[in-house]
Amino acid sequence: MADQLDSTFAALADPTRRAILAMLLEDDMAVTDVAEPFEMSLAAISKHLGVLTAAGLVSQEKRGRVKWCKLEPDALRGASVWMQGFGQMDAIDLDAFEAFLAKELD
Amino acid sequence: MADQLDSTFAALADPTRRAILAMLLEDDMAVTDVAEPFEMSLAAISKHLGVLTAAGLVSQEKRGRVKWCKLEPDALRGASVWMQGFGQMDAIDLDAFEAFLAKELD
DNA sequence: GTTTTATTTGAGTATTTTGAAAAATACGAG
DNA sequence: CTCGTATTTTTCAAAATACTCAAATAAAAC
Repeated sequence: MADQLDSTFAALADPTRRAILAMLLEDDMAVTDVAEPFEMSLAAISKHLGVLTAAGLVSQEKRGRVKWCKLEPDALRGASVWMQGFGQMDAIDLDAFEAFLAKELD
Repeated sequence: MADQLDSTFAALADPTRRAILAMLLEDDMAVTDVAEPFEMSLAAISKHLGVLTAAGLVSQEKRGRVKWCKLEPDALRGASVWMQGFGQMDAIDLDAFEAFLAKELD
């Protein structure tokens, strides 16, 4: 659980990766096409996609020699909910939220 | 803006720092009291608080020789709005939040 | 088969982050 | 002023990150 939030937030903490997610919002894309607008090498983008995939934010499916990358927006839900809890503390069950946060540490 | 999101997400990508935020949800606290429940050294916690403060998630006010740490939940707004671009979350979705808590607590 | 296209992997390097430990600073109390 | 408490800073080492380039793999195309 802690790992899930760790890897999600860490994946989002990089502008290249956020830009990739924004691109994938439009459409599924091949790795080469994802890399095209960036200055960076293809290998570097491939690694960024690996980080996003490890966090569950992107899934990759190989068809032929092309690997298609697909946004998995549901993976943002845990992190988004975690954050929104802070903005809404007066409106929710504080004890349950803190129990959750405490448990997350183990 | 990119910098702001970078530092916010990076700050959240650490379970110790998320636990600190959760503690500050209860009340403002002195650095020493923040550090108390952790195994880590006080200096390490002071640095974590520095990361959170640099990201704007916490503010620190020195009164006498004690520095009080205060949660700044509004600082999460930028990141929260960014996530909303992905459509996985309504602006306010307490039902999802509670469902998430229920699911993660068992 | 050989070549081309798509993508990953590994080696090497530079930078950043994390934490401990000890020294330094800041300030109230006696 | 001196002492003890609160907190930060510095120094140092280990681990993680983010690249590049070159080599390796995989599968289509010729």
